[in-house]
Amino acid sequence: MTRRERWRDQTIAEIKAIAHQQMTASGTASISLNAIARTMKMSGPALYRYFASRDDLVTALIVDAFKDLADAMQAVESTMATQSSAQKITALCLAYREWAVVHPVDFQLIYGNPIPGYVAPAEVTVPLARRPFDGLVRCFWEAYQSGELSIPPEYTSVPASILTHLATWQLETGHDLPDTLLCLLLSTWVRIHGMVMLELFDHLGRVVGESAAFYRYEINALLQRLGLTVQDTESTDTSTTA
Amino acid sequence: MTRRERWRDQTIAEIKAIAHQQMTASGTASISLNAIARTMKMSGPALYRYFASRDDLVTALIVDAFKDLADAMQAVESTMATQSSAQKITALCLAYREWAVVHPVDFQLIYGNPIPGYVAPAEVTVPLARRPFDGLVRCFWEAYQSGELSIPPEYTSVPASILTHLATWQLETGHDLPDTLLCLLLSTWVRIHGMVMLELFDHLGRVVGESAAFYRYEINALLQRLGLTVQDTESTDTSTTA
DNA sequence: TGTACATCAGTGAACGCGCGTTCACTGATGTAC
DNA sequence: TGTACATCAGTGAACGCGCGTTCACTGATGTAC
Repeated sequence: MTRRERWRDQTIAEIKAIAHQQMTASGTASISLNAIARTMKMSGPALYRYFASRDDLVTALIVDAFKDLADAMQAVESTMATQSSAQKITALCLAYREWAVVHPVDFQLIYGNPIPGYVAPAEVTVPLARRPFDGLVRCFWEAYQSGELSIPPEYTSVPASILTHLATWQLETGHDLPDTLLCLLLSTWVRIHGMVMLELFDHLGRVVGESAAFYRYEINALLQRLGLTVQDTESTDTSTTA
Repeated sequence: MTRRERWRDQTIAEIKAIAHQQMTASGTASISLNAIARTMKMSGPALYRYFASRDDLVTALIVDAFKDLADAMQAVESTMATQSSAQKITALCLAYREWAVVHPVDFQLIYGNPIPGYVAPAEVTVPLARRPFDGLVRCFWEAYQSGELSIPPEYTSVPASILTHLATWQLETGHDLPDTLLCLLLSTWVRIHGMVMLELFDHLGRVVGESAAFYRYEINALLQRLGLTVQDTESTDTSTTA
């Protein structure tokens, strides 16, 4: 790797970093090559040495975001290797929010409003979008097989119209979970995602104050319902009400 | 009301309608007075007779959206007046999604990424944001009082840090529900909101195919867990799995 | 180790476009007598 | 019913700004002999 190549990588990193600053300041829709160049004290066209177009930069940022989220989730999973399934699942759910809170802009980039005029290349984006949840799939399956996780009665029957789609999805992704378990997983995702979305856009905190506390509370309730209990966590600062 | 005033109201309505088209075409961030004027075959500055600035128009659109959602929810509630609490709650949850699916842009405007450079006037926006859920609050309270709704064990204790905030919120809004019930309500909101968000941005359909079916399924499970059962709905096209 | 050439990074000017907003103005619609 | 005046709707030019992108170019960094 030559001096020039090292410099090149460094410049790309700097461009992305400034893009992040810019998005943090004025939203995902406002990524602008010219503005980035200006804060780098370079001319606008210079950036075309690094990205063929603005949309290419956006795609790169999206790819990075998905990878970063997936890495964060996987890192948590591996540090928890020796723990119980319940603790792993809790940790993974917390990691999802944690990442979103630390990287709100990336979260918006991935899961929020699409950027006007930009269309993500599906062949790049779709497979990446799955990676963050591989760990959760593994943990659910593990907990199910060991008998720790029991599927609650309200989830034992799955609508026929969903079943067929779930089947094709399982084929495509190479998974083979019971459909009810997969539904539970989706339900879990929906719940943590809903909280994160409401928290990020400041709708949740208005009511509960500390969104993080509510988040832990909700995950606790969720796992408890699946027969998975977690003790000795910081989330046990609960007090009973009348 | 003079001829001129009628015309004026009509023009305002047209401006908003075109703003919607524009947002549908290229995102909430792309509302532009000049572009609206162009498709109305008027000059740009003409619109300043109707809105003092672009941000004023955005605010008006947000206000309309909140009101429209609230009206839709309330309309459903009143048609269901004679039905059971369970059916009312189901209907309200379905109405939330329905409105979002029919008005995706308004939903993004309210609950999605903020528009770059625009700051919503909190004194207008915050009280409005509560209205859509008044009906749900009423129904939960009704079901709780009548004993139909029973709070599941995983929700019987609420973290202390949340409790205090819930209390001040109840004071501000003039509600007086048990905290556990309020938490259940929030949990419900989080779940339907999560599904809608994932559906709107095309993350849910990729897995379950028909998001609507999954939505009904999830609401069913949710209500069942609260002891509320709904029979004879179209959502009972379920088939059991092994 | 030095020289000749190819590759790459970055510049500055230019194109065409759109934006929000202000301003002085023309004409039409309403109102008061 | 007609006239005089005030109010309002809309225009066109202008300001200053920023955008993505192309193009011909200068200089520096690497490579091959």
